[in-house]
Amino acid sequence: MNKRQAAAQETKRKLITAGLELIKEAGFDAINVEDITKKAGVAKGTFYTYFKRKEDLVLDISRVPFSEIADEIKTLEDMEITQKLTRYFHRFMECVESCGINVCRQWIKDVINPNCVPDNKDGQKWHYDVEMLKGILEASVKNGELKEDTPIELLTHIIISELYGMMTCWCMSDGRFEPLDWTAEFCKTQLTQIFKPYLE
Amino acid sequence: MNKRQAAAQETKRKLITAGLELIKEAGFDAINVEDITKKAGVAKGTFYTYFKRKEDLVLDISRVPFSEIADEIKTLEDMEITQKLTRYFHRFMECVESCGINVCRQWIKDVINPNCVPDNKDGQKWHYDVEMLKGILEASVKNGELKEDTPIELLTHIIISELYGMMTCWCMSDGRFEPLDWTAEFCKTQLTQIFKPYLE
Amino acid sequence: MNKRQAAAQETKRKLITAGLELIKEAGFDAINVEDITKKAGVAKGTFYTYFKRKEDLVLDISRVPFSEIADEIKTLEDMEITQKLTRYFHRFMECVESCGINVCRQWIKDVINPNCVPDNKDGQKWHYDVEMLKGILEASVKNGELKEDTPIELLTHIIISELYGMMTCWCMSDGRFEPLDWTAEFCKTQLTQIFKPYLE
Amino acid sequence: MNKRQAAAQETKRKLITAGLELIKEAGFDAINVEDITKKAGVAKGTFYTYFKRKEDLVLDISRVPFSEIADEIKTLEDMEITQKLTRYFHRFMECVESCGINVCRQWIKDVINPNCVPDNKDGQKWHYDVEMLKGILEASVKNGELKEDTPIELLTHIIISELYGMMTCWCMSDGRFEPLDWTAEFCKTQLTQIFKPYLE
DNA sequence: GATGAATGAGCGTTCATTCAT
DNA sequence: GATGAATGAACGCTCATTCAT
Repeated sequence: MNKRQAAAQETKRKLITAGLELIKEAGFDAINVEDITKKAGVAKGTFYTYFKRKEDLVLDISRVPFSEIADEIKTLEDMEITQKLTRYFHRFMECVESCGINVCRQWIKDVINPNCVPDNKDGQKWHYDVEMLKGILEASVKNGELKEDTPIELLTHIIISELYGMMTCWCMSDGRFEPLDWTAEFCKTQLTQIFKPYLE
Repeated sequence: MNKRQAAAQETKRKLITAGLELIKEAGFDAINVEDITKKAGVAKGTFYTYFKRKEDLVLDISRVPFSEIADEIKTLEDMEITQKLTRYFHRFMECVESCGINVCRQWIKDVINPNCVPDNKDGQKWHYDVEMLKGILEASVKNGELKEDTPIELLTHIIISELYGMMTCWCMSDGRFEPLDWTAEFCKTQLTQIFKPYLE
Repeated sequence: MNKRQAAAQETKRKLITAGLELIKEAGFDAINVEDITKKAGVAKGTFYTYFKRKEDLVLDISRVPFSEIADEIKTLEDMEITQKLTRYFHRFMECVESCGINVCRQWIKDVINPNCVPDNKDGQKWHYDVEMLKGILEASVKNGELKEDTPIELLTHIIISELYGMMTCWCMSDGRFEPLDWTAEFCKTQLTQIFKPYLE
Repeated sequence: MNKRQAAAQETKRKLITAGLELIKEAGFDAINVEDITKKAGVAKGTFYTYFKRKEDLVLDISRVPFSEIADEIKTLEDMEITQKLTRYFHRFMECVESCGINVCRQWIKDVINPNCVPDNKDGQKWHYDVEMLKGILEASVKNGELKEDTPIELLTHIIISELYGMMTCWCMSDGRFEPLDWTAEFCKTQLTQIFKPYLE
């Protein structure tokens, strides 16, 4: 990476940091692109060097922390699948909480409106979450822990839906209910039952 | 009711019908107040005789069908609570489906932003849902089916959260997953367990 | 006056009282016709039984108190003209103050925009003020105190302009400067000089 | 100043010129932002690059001509204070007249409603006028022409009030009375008297 | 005379996005 | 890659006034 690339990366990082802070405080709809660039100390137009649309920022906010979860889960090769997923749920909700309720609200708005942004299907957080979870399940099939005929697609959607249901409830309650507690409860009582039929 | 009142009621009905149809087709954000009034065949300003804000229409769309559910449940006095609730869940989701996915999206957007509209807390669909469900549970406490110390508030929120979680998933899947199937599954596997501790 | 006329007069009185109170509190632009009718306890449309335009209310607010001034001055036949006018200035400004700064603001807005309301020239407070003052001066010409060739029109305008200048200053200062003090000062130092050339 | 800055300045100038002409013809309330931008040959939104509110244009219309008065008065160091002020009054009213009666009406409307626009106190023409006049009086105190204990604040307000009173009268008369004549008369008969007590 | 539902013109303002420099 | 002036579409909402009842 040369100097210019490094500077560019730094500019993007500043935009994401500034955007995250502002959305946390005020919510996505309440801020505008200029607020973000001002806070980041760059010109308004610079935003569009790094993001095609204002909405795209929200996706990028989650990219780094959530990709770290995927990396971490990959290192847990020997752990059994329900434990892995319990770990995944916990880390996922930790990330959600640390990004803040207003960012979470925006993710939900994005996710309940598939196709609302043309050519952007692949750009939704949901898509990444699905792919990441699929990867985890597929690995378990590969290493023989789960049966070959495990309905990965279906299970993935059930689990992701549960996660987004929890996120919705968190937003609905305006942060009064603890998503981490709910998550732990769900993993303890439901996860084993869901996977029982597919364990080798 | 005299002639003028009847005409007024009819005007409001036309606005709700027109609004519902347009939201179903295009989504709440994609239409404007003038679209609605044009379709209803009244002047733009007439909308504001019946609704304080554009958003308020969405609440009113659900008022009639959902209040009918409440009425129906009240007639099922002798039915036991989990059966009553199974019926409630089914009818609730039927209503949600019949209102359409775009209306549902708007309800969710409203509900994940508590307090975003000042003085509107009582105006949210969620509030009505909570009150309705509380009424059902309280009736069961009164007729002795549920224990006196049943945590009604808590149970209400758990159940409503589940319903809204399902609604979120329905929107996320863009209508591909059947909410009525999920509902049935939930009632069969979870509802009895949730209420077991509080049955007399 | 029959019953119906009495009721009508009472309705108008209620509207004027309600309007005056609301304008005093919030200012003319900040209130609407419905605010007034609600406070008066009548229907919105009733306002237009008594006033052709919202603006006309402002004129009527001043009609009674200011006509009382004219009546009072007429009784002071033997008083000399500068004393009469000193009395008039004092009572005029007392009225202005008692109507409140927001009503005064509206009078000024009306008066600096002649012809802005079609066919309404005769409806402005200013017009009444001019006529009233002219009447006082003409009486003094008649009873021989002022010369026959006194430029009544000109003097009237000079005096009215001074009064409205004071009103403007009162509004500008947001009520901090005392119009009655200014008035007294003006009468003491200027009035005699202005009329000296025309005294018989 | 580079090319872009020059172009921006030119755009603002076009907006002010277009706005001034339109207000002169029709009055501030009778025109809208789009009228102004169309006449200036720019897009509607461009107006808001240079003015936070429609009202702010009115202030800017007066900024250049009135600041030139201040500059001119500063060059008259050796002139005595009443002469300086006579010059100031004359030039001030010349500016007022050249801006036109409709612009003047708007200044008065602004000035009789202090605090009606939040955080805009410093944005009113009146504020600038007060500051400018204060500067003139303070200079005269410094160079010893006026006594140290001259009540600058009070005198400033008296004089400004007189100016705005004249402006009000001009608008009231719909331009029939000559403000410059009145001004000359006032300076001749009153100004010396007002300042006599404070001359060294 | 009273009512209140219906009207519909009217507009300021925001802001995501573009693009010439 | 950075800038920031220019764009222009988009729209909710108010409210004075009318008029059939």
